[in-house]
Amino acid sequence: MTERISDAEHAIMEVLWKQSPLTATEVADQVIEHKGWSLQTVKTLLSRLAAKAVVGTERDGRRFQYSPLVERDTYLTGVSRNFVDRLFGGKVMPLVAHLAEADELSADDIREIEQLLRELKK
Amino acid sequence: MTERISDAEHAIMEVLWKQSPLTATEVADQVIEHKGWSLQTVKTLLSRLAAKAVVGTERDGRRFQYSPLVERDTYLTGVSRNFVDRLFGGKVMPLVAHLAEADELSADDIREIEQLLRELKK
DNA sequence: CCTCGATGACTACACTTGTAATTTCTATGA
DNA sequence: TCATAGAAATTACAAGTGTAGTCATCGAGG
Repeated sequence: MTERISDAEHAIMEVLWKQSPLTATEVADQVIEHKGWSLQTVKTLLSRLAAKAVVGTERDGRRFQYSPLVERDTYLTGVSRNFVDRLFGGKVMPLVAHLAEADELSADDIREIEQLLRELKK
Repeated sequence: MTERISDAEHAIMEVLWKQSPLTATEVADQVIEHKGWSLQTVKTLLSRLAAKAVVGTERDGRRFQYSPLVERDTYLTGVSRNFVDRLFGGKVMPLVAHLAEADELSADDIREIEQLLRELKK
């Protein structure tokens, strides 16, 4: 049962997964331009993540260094499975079929996926 | 911009997508066993969906007949794209790769997807 | 024709989320 | 040593969600 991470929190996590540990200000620098959030908002999100033990804090003088405690892969696996379960009865095929039919898959995408599947079978 | 449908609301929609129109009680019959909700909860969810114009209502004596106004396919396309965009940078391959690596894909799944992709290229 | 039970409408209420403002603490430089 | 700037902690607050309880109404059966 990985702790639930909201959309806004997820944006913070992406920054920390790319690089860590970081201070709140450093995280804010990375994220504010995309998101248009204030520093306070970033700090709130970091606190909430820390409260859920999804990021860890280490005191460093008068500030904190934040680091992810959950790996990106673990998180992605969880949400992906949840997504596929809820919307496609747990089967990946209908998802791929759906994306394909909705023209969300380019010819390149298809080639890439085929290549990947060939690799998997070995 | 399809209206946002929450998780609980989605469960209601699945029932209506399978069969419609249905009365609130009929929907509840289909969903209560899985979900353990009360009839009132189902009615609330139906009202909220109706308020968002995601389901339509037609008076039938002293009750309503509810029907989806949004197609399942349209909905799935929206949430799928959103999901893939947010978590996998809009690329489906990493999602498939991820599920595969996390052992969420069986050999059968892989064969099925390959078959599907072959079809698509024709 | 009147009552009762089913049904929709309205209300409730705590928790989460997005988005901060305000208050309190603390280390550091004058 | 003491003020102060920059952090953290606390508080805010509206919208959305999960999960109902309660109220009002209307139609069918006695």
